[in-house]
Amino acid sequence: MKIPPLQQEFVLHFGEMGSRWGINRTVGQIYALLFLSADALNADQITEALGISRSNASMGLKELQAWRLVRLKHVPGDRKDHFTTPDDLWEIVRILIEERKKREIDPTLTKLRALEMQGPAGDDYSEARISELREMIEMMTGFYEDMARLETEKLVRLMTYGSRIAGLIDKVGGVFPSKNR
Amino acid sequence: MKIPPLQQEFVLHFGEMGSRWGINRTVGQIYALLFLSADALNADQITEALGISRSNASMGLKELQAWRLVRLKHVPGDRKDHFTTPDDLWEIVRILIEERKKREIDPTLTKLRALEMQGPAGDDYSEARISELREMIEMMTGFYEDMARLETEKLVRLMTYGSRIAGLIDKVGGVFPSKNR
DNA sequence: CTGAATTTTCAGAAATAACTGAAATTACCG
DNA sequence: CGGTAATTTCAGTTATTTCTGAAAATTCAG
Repeated sequence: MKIPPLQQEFVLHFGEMGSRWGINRTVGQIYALLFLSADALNADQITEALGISRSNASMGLKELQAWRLVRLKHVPGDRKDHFTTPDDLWEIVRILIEERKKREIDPTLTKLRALEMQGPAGDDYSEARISELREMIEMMTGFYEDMARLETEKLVRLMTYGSRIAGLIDKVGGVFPSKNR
Repeated sequence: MKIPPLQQEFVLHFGEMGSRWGINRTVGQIYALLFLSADALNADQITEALGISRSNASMGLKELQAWRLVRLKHVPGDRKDHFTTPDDLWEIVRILIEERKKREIDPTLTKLRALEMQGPAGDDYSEARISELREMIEMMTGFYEDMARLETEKLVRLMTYGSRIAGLIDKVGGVFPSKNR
């Protein structure tokens, strides 16, 4: 499969960015290819389009499935596995954030809590910083979860409403009006 | 310098997480050490605390400075350079987001725009996906920028207010009331 | 069941990234 | 300035990650 210039360039870009995003080049390329593809592709098509080995494609697809960014789709009358990305971009973003949270944030949150449990350890400054960091992470992840709970339509409204939200908050609320969760 | 168990564990955790966060172990450890340290440390102290070479410390510090996560601080009467992290956690978060945006998002946004400029390229689906992706990224970065503009106190209020914001928006707004920016 | 098609696994090779010590450069005290 | 302390650079080494081809395992049509 020879892929057209537009896709080609997009795929190469995702490959290059891969290392910054914490995935490898191949994984980035596979994702990009599937992202732009209207219909599901099988592993051989991917292999050919990207010029990689079959086994590399297999491993990359496995990783993308572990990230829930790519899904298996069965094409009637074809014995091969076919792969796609979700159509809905919002869903993709949600998955991305959740998975990154799971891998990049949750372990640290757990560790911070454990360190706090260990009780006084002589150094007040360190302890205070650890607590402060944990609180910050909890606040931010809590906010994300609240936002993620909204329907897409409302979320869009809210995001495009931008900084004016602050004015809104001013009108309505005292300080920390929601500490009861 | 022998560092106490609490710090030790924190530092090792940041080292391990480093690879997931897109920095290397040493850089993660240096940052963690400075983050927990009430006063600025010089390169030799870091070298000794982490058991790394002087040159490695130098490179790590350089990278952290490039990220603006660590700053030089001159200690009167000491000729050595000393390093700290900002005290204000909110500032740290802002810097982190900005730098990640700069490295992980902006180049892609630029590329997507360039691809769109190249004009019709035969594949409607790909073009649509690229536009959609660009719009999504613009919306999310725009929202972040709006939030970042708020004073910390308001931001905290807003974040703890959580999903109730949605109700607020309902009362106030029509659809996309802010398309005029 | 059987066997061909397909996918996965994995040991070793290739590529990349991280780290070190020595040398070069820079900063600054007297 | 001269000289020493401090930092940075960089070539070579070590460690880690990625990729491949071959073999093993799985799937499924007949």
